[in-house]
Amino acid sequence: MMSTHELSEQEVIRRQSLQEIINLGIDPYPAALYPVNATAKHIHDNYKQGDEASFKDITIAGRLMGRRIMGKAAFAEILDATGRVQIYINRDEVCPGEDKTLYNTLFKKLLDIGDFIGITGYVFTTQTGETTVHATSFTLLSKSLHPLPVVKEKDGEVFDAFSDPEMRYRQRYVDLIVNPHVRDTFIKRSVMIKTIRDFLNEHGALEVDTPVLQNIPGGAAARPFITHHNALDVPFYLRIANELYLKRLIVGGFDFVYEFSRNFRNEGMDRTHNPEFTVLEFYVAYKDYYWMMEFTEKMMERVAVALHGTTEVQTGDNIISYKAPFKRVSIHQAIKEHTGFDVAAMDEDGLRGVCKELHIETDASMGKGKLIDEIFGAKCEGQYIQPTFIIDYPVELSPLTKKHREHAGLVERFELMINGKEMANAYSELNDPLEQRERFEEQAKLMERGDDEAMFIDHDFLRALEYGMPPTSGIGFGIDRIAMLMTNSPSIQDVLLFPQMRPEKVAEVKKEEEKA
RNA sequence: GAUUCCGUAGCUCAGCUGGUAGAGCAAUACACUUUUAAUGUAUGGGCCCUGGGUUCGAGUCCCAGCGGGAUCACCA
Repeated sequence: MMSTHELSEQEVIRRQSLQEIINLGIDPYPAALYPVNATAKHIHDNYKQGDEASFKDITIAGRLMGRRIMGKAAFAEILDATGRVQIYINRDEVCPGEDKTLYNTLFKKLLDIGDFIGITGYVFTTQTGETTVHATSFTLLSKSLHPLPVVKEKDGEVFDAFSDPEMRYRQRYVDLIVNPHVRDTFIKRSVMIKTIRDFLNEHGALEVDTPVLQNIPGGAAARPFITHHNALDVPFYLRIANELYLKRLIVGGFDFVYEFSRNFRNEGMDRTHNPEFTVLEFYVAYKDYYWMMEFTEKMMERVAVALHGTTEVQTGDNIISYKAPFKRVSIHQAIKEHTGFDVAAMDEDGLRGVCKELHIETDASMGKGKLIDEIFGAKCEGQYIQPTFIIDYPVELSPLTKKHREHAGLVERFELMINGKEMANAYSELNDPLEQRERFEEQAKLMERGDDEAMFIDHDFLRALEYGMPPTSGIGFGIDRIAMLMTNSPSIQDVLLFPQMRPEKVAEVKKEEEKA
C-alpha cells in the first residue's frame, strides 16, 4: 500500500510510459500556467445546441477519467473541480500533418486514467445528445503513476464503487476523485460554515481566535490531551473547549464574540466522535437563554435553506423540519413523558429507585443531577427527532451556568436535540464570581475523588469574573454533527476530510527489519 | 474498553464438506473516425493481512497478532 512496496504490473507500466514520454521530448510535469477559461459545470449549464459561437475557443483542464478509443477517433472524460465533461479527439485534427505520434503514441498508448491533461477546442452535441468538447489540441499537464479505481455508472447504477471505508478515509484524495457525492458533502459543509459565519457577522458578531494550547483545560468535562512546551518546560493541554476564553472577551468589553474552535478530547472514537472536532461557540452580552433559543432557531433554519432550498431536510429515514420555532420541553417534562416518572421533586434515593426500575446502571459517585441526566440519556434523548430544546437542567451538571431565575435547583440551560442527538448546548452564563468559585471548588472535590473529567479551577477566569461580566448567554454547536444532519451522513468520518485513524503500517519498517 | 463481522489481482467481489486461485472492470497487444458500463479478439497480472498450529496437504479449520466496519459503554 505504501510507496516502498514492490511495484504492481500497472505501476511498472506507468513508469515506463513516463520514460517514453520523456524520450519523445515531452515534459510530463510542465511548470506551466495553463490558460483555463471554462469548467465542466459552466459548459453543461450554459451550452445550448447551436450556440457554437460562444463556445468555440474553450480551454479546459482536468483529470482523464475514461477513454473510449475507436481507431482514429476517441471519446474521453475529463474531471475538473466542477465535475465531468466528455471530450472528443480526432486523430487528423490534433495531428494535421504526417506525424501522428501525438495521437497514436501519446494519447492512445502513453496516457492513462488519472493523468491531468488540458484541452482546447469547441463545444458541440454528439449524435447521442451529449454535450462534448471537440478537441483541436491537447497537452499533458501531469502524469499519474498510481492506478485509480475505475468506477463506472449507468442509469444511476454504480459499478465497482470504491467503497472500502478504510481506503476511502486513509486515501481521501482518491475518494474525492472517484466518488462525486463525497466532494458534494464537503462543499455542503463549507457552505454551511460560510452561512453560519455570514449570519453571525450580520448580527454584529466578532470572530476571534483563542488559544489551542492551554495551561488549564477548561470549559467542559472531558479528558484532555497533554503536551509539553520545551522552552517554558511546562505542560500544556490541547483545548477541550474555548468557553472560558470567550467569556474573558465579554469581560473585556466585546459584546458578541464567536470562534469555530477545533477541540481535542482524549476519549473513545466511534461514528459520532473523532478525537479532534469542531465546535462553534458564541457569547452575547445582555442576552439570556430564551433569546439564544430564538437566535438558534433562526440560524438553523437559515442553514437548512442555504443547503437545501427548504426547511425540510432528509436525514436517514426521517424528514426533519428546521422551520422555527422549535419545541421547548423541560428535562423533567421529557422524563415524565417518556418514562411516566415525575422526578422533579425526587431526592437521590428516589432517583436511584427510578433508575433501577428502568434498568439503568448507576454507581455510587452519581449525584442527583447525574442520575437525571442518565435517565434522560437512556430513555428520552433518542426520541427527539424533530428539533427540540430540552431546557432547565439540574444545577449539579452545569458548573458554569446561572441558577434559574424561577426554579430552585435548576439552571438556565438548554440543549438542542435533533435526530435523537445533542447538537448544541447553551445557557445563561454564570457571572457571579463568588458563586463561580464555589462551583469550581465542588469540581475540585470531584477531581480529588477520582473524577478525571471534573473541571480544573481556573483562577485567572475567576479574576476576570471579579472585574465584572455583564449578563451573557452563550452556546456551543457541534459543527460536525450538524454537518452530518445536513449532508445525511451516518458517520462523523463522512464529514471530516481526514478522520483520525490508527497510523498506517509503513513498508519502510519491514525493510529495516530485513536489513537487521 | 467489550462484543461481533470482515481482510483474496490496481478496484469490486466469487472461491462448497481442506486437494495448490477465479470473474467483471482496469492493464497489455491488435482492430475500429460520434462512443458513453463503447465493442470484438488475444495476453499478462496473486507473500489469498501477519505469525504460529492441526493435517500427507490450509485461501479454506484452530490459536494469537495487526488493520478496518458495525453494535454497546464513555462523551460532543
